[in-house]
Amino acid sequence: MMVESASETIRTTPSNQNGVSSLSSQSDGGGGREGGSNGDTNGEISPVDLLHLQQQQALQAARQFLLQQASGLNSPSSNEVKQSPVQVPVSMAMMSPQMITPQQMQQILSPPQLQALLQQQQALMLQQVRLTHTHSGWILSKQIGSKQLAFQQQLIQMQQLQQQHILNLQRQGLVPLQPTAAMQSLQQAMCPSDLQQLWKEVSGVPSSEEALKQAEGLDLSTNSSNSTSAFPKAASAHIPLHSLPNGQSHTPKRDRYARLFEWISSFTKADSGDDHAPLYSKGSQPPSSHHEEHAGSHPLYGHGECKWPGCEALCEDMGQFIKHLNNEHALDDRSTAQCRVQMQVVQQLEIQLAKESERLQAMMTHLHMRPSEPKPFNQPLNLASSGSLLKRDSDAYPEGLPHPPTSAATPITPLRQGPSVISSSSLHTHSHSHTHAVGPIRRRNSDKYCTPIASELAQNCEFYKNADVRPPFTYASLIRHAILESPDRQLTLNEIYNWFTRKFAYFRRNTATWKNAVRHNLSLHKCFVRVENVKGAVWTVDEVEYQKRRPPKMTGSPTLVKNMISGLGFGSLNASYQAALAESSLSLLNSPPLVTPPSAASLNMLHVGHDDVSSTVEQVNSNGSCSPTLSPQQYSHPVHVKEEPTEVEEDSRPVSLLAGVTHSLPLPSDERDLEEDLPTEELE
DNA sequence: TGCGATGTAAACAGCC
DNA sequence: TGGCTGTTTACATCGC
Repeated sequence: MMVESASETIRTTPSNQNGVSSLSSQSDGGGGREGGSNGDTNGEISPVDLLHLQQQQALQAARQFLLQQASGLNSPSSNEVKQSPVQVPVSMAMMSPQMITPQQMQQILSPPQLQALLQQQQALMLQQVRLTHTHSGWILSKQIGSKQLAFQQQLIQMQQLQQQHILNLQRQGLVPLQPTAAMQSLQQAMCPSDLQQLWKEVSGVPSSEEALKQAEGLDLSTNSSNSTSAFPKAASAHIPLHSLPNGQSHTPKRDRYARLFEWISSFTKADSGDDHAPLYSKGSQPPSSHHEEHAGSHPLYGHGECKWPGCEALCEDMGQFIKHLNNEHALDDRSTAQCRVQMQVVQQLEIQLAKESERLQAMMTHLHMRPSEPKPFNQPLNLASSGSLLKRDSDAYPEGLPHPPTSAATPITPLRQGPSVISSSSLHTHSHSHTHAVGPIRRRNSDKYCTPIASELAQNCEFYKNADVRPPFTYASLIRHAILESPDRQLTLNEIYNWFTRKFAYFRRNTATWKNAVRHNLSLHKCFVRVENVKGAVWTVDEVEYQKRRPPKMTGSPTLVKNMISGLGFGSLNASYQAALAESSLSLLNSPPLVTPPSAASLNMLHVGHDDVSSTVEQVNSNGSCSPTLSPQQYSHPVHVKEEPTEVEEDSRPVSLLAGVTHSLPLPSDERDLEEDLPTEELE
């Protein structure tokens, strides 16, 4: 909904956001009209100017609301907004007030925003009216009538637009066709007639409706009935006739206030399910009650000011604030009306929040995430897995793309998760975007022990091709995979480059960096063997050397081994892979009496997969003839050009130890499956 | 805390 | 001469 991020906002000068004059000057900037309602004392303010003023105020309120939305729901209080420089979304700030028609405003603002806009307009108007009362003779009563007219016109127009917007949403199925009782009540509560009354009582200025009608020919009652026709009037007729809990005696008018307030309270309780009234932190006492207000803090009091909407009265201490609260915000029409408006704003925000939450849920569901799964935030990171190329989460997903539906993320998660599931902790870590731009962030384990790079790439091939997402594999794994994927199991450096760029959108940028890393890895790791042939120099993979890379420390501790196994998350393996495993000689590992020396193939298997399971897959495939991949021996080219000849000590890993581990771990069947992929060469 | 693995950056040399 | 290729070193970060 937000059109601009906070970083894209511009910061207006304080003089530019503080009220009418600056707005007028803003609006006049293009037209060159000077003076006007610039706050100068020369000249009267015409109704046209006032109407113009209202439009500017609406725009300003919209800007402020958008700003508040951009900065989260805990928006600052109105006075804070006034005191701090206002950050205005660029797109909004660039718009001259005259450029925004009500229809455009409707398009820009969502119904809750429109509602909040209404409230802010009211607050602004309240301040203005107070200003007119304190600055005697500044505005004549006739001008007040004009302003009132403009205000009413705009409120009516805004409300009509909002209702149209709601109806449009209803037609599009975006909001329920049947508004909730709360919404009906709110709509009813904000009908123009109520707003008229609200204006009358809030401003304390007698309504000059007749004069308004004379001047503008506006029949507010007609507008009222039209504008509210979509929502049946019911609320006012259903205000419960209860007395206040404190047994206060009321004049008839006072009684009406009490009933209204009672209705508000009951509405809030019924609708939100909460047991606290909106204006009181704990109790539900009406404003006249003091019992709660000496608790030292008050939600309506902060920074020495009254936080009542539209009120910025300075109160030195809590006592003074309590006095102010009881005097200025006692139970009357104005307070109840403001309460209603505030309630409406909260309600709309809650609705908006619910919608956004639902959208988030749908997005995460679509991305195979589990947003609702409770999980402590300090769980081991499972997305940016070990040895991955992820510098950091934010860097891994620079365009705000979702986490890839990688199965590589899941295996090391202690909680068993299904395939292609990204836990909420992943999201959490994703939200931990670091500010600095360099520095690798790696998570061990996934790449070395759990990441089936072949199946991962097979499953999410299109994802990595199109999304600018860094693959969760090491350069070494990717290089190896690229080489093994080639028909001849050998690639030139340029072909490796091409494979990277072809397979991963991420590697289509920052070429110097990752190419350097590729070269670095090729040179660094003994498993990559440079072979001179007719094509020039090609790179091959010495699988034995590759698998000799440091495996996990799993010596001795069955608990550790079991944890590792349980963390592998076998669900990340696809069905074909599991089937291949089941059919492969690795099934020997599942045989309890594994005491006989494994075959050569089995031995090879035992060295497989500490870096990624793809090697296992490929070797399994080689045995299971699922794909024309080669055994490690076949991978290992006999031509070792590197200066340091690989000391391929014939693998003398004691298989009995593996058997011992197997025996010592009465694993569930699915976890026994996992064990097949475990590196076993250092189980001693 | 130390160590190994990994990523990044950079310098350098050789070759085309 | 510039770019590519390959090697090496240094440093930072992470997980164990």
